[in-house]
Amino acid sequence: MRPFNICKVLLDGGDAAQLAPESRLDWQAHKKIAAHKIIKAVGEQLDRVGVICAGWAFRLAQLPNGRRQVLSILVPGDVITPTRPFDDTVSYSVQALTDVRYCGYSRSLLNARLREDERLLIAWTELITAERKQNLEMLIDLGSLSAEERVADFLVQLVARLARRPSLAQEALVVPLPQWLIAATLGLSTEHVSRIVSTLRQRNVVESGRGFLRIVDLRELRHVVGTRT
Amino acid sequence: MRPFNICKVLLDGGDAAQLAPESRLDWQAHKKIAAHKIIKAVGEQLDRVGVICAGWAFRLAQLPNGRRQVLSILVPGDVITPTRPFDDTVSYSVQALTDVRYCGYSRSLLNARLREDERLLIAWTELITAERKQNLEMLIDLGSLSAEERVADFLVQLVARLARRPSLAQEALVVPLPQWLIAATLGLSTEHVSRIVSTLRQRNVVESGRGFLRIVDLRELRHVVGTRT
DNA sequence: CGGCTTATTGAAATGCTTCAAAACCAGTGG
DNA sequence: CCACTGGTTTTGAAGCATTTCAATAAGCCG
Repeated sequence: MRPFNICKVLLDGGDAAQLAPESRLDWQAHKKIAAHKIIKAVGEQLDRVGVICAGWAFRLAQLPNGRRQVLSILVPGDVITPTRPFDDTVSYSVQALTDVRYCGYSRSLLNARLREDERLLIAWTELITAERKQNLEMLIDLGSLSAEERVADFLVQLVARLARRPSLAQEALVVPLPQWLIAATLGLSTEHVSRIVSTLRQRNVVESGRGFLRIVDLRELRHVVGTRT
Repeated sequence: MRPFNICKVLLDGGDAAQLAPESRLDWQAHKKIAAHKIIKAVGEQLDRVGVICAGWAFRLAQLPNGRRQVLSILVPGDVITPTRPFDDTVSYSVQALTDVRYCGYSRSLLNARLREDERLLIAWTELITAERKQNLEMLIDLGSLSAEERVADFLVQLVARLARRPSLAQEALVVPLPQWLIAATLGLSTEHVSRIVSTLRQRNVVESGRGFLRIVDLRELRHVVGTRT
C-alpha cells in the first residue's frame, strides 16, 4: 500500500488513489498502528501533517467525569489533523479503530506550498470547510433528532463520505464500527443503540455483527431520517 | 461606531477596538440590520466577508420538519462567514438577534492579502480553528451533558468569549438572549430551559428578564458544569 | 388598548438511561 | 483443542430526565 500524497488528497478531493510521495513535502514512511492504540494524544506536538492510508480511526474527547464523546470518524484519505498545517498542538486524541497505516508530511514544507500555490490553498480550505460542515451536521443531529433518526442519519452521512472515495467503493456499505462507538458518537447509551440496530435489522435495513454493520437498504435508511426530518 | 477592520480583527485576536478601514481591502460602509432580520440567507452569494461591528446575531439551520437548530452565536468582532474568504456560498442563514451593524471587505482582496502576508494567513487560520473548537465543544455538550450542565456550560463559554473582547468588557455579564434561543442552541424545549433558568435564579446564580440574562455568580455556574463534568 | 412574542407552571406522557443478567464471540494460554 | 477471559451485544424491567400539552401571566410595539 502506497501512501496518500497530501497534495493530491487536497487537490483531488481526498481520494487520488495511492500516489508516490512528493519529495518536496519531505514525506515520511508510513507508520503502522494497531487497532485501539492512540495515534495522537492530547497536547502532543506535531511537526507533521498525517493522512490515513488504510484503516479507520476516530477523534475522541475524554471528559473529566469519565464519559467519552467521539467527535469524528476518520477513514482512509482523511487528514488526521486538518486544522494543523499552521497550528502544532493536538486538542483531541485520535485513536485507531482498526489497524491503521498513515504517513506524515512536513508541516513547514506544506505551509510554504500553501502560500506558493493558490489552488492548493483553496483545496486545503475546502478540506477544512468540509470538516466543519460535518461537525455542524452532527450538531444538528444531536440537537434536533431522535435516537433512531440519529443512527440512520449517521450511517447515511458516513456512506456518502465513503462514496466520494472511489478507492473504497467496493466495501463502502460495510462499516467496521462497534456499537459502543456509535453510541459515543451520537450521545446515546450502548443498550439503546443495540435496540435500535435490532429493529433496523428486523426490518432488513441493516445487517450487523460483532464490531461491524452492513447497510442493506440505504433508501429505507434515508427514509427513516426523512420521516421526521 | 467605526467598523472593525478585518485584518486587525485577525491579527489582534478579534478585538482591536474600532479602527479605520484599510483602503486596500476595499472596505464597504457598514450596513445596519434590524433585530430578527436575516443578514445572510442560505444559498446567497458572497463577494464580501462581513464582520459584526455592533449587536448580536446567530447562525441557524432550518430543518425540513420545522425544527430549528442554532449553530452559533455571533458577537461584535466575529466574522460572519469565517470559512468564506475562498468559498462564496452560504450554507446556513445568519440572523440578527439585536439590531446589528456590520461591514464587509472584498473577498478577492482579502484572499490576495492572505497569500502575501503569512502572519495574516496564520491569524485567519486561528480564527477558523477557534470556530471549529467552539463547534466541537458544543458537540461535547449536546452529546454528554445534562440539560442544566448544558445551560451552565453554554453561559460559561459565552462569557469567556466576551471576556476576550476588551471593548465588550463592561457589559460582558449581560447576554441579550431570549430563552427560546438558548433552547434552540442546546437542543432543549423552551419550557425546560425556563425551569432551569428559574432554579438558577432562585439560587442567585443568574438574573433574568424578557430577552436577557445576567450572570451573577460565574463561579457557581462553573461549579454546576464541574459537578458532573 | 389590543395583539404578539416571551416566560412560567403543572400534570401527563414518553424516550432514553440505568441497572442487571445472560448469551455470544474472539483471542489467549494451558 | 479446550477452557478461560474480557469485551461486545442482547433483553428486560424500573427509574428518570425531558418533552409535550395546556393554560396563564407578563412584558413590548404599534
